[in-house]
Amino acid sequence: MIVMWMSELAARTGLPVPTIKYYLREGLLPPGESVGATRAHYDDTHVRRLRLVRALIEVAGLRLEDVRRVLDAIDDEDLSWHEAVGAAHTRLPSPAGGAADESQRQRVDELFQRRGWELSPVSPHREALAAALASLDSLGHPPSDDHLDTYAEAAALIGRKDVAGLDESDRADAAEHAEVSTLLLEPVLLILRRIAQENASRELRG
Amino acid sequence: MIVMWMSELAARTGLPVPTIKYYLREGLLPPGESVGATRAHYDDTHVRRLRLVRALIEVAGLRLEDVRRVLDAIDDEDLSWHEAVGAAHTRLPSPAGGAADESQRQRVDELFQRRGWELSPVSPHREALAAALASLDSLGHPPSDDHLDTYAEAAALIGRKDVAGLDESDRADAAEHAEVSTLLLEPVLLILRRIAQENASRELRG
DNA sequence: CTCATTGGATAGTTTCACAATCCAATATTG
DNA sequence: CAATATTGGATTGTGAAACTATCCAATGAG
Repeated sequence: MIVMWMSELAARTGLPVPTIKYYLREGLLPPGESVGATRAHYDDTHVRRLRLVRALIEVAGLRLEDVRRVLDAIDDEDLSWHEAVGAAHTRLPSPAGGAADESQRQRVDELFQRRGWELSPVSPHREALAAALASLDSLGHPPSDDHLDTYAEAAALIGRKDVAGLDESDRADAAEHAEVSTLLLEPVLLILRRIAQENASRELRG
Repeated sequence: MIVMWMSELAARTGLPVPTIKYYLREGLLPPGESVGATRAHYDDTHVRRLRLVRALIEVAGLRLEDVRRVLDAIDDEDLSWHEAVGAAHTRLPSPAGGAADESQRQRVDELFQRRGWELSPVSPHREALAAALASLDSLGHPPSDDHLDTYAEAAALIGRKDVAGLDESDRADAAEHAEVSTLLLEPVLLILRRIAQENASRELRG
């Protein structure tokens, strides 16, 4: 096991020492092993953790508070991996602003019925989806049922593959893998969609 | 055409007057028609524009600077709708931090070759995708080719449908529709993916 | 013994997105 | 017509988020 001072931890991760101190204060990085009053040992688990924090911030676009929630879920031995994944989704359409009305919620429920998906009546996803649809609607660009079904079909394709890629061998590893895949593949999916749009457009026209 | 003072504009959109003034200053809302030195008329185009701004902020999660870019693209008569859509994607994996190496770029190129997709060697998407893959890799959770192909397949499904839903009749309307759909359906897709994961997980296990 | 370094604490900075005040020019009301 | 209220524009203030810089006492190396 490689041990190091904070300065080497900074060198290895490319982060400034004050930033690492800040993450320690915010509970994003567990404290090193104290050696006397003014020294502490850090090891490669700290290097890994810092890389994970930066990826969640830079790639997945999480705020520090959400990063902490994700890390807590990974570290919580009492959560199964699929419970842990839920911890990530605290953002997405905020409940503020264009609250959905009953007709949007009904539209969401119908979509799920067509796919045979279960969704608790109190799920935050239900409200978030309805809110997004309400926005589209109020701007005069409501998606058709057909359009939504295509999105759900694509999501089903992806969701199955995501879940199939997980194994339950080591709970801690599996939880981290699940979180990392769920969050860091989000931008990948969005970029691919963008490129697919461009290619479909090129195909259809010039 | 309904005309109104700023206070009524505020009442209709639910936004505080100081916020509307701020958006005027930032160029997110075109100035009203000046009537004397201390009065100006606003109309329903201003109401629409404000609703659009709020949706881009709250639902799509854009920052004000990105909102301005999107609005400029919608308003620029010289851009075709599919050129306009490109303006939106200024965020996603930032170029900072874990820069991709050549092997990640090659992986992206191979993925595209398998799908028969074209991608300019200097496209920002190429670099952004490679950076996201580099992150996954450095954390020890690289997605398999199979996994990536599934994502690309799902993206193709969606991209085709997105493009098919556009018509070229009115350029201004088409550009707005394209931007709104591209950006506001992003959270919809991510939420559906999350729900699909949950359902796939339930199906596979208990 | 001297002195640079370390970890911890505290305070300062920057950016973003507003929100509050102030003011002079009008409308409106009595 | 005078008193009051409202408006648009400019300037300044605020609060959160994510760092960044300074200070300091305790060390450990030379």
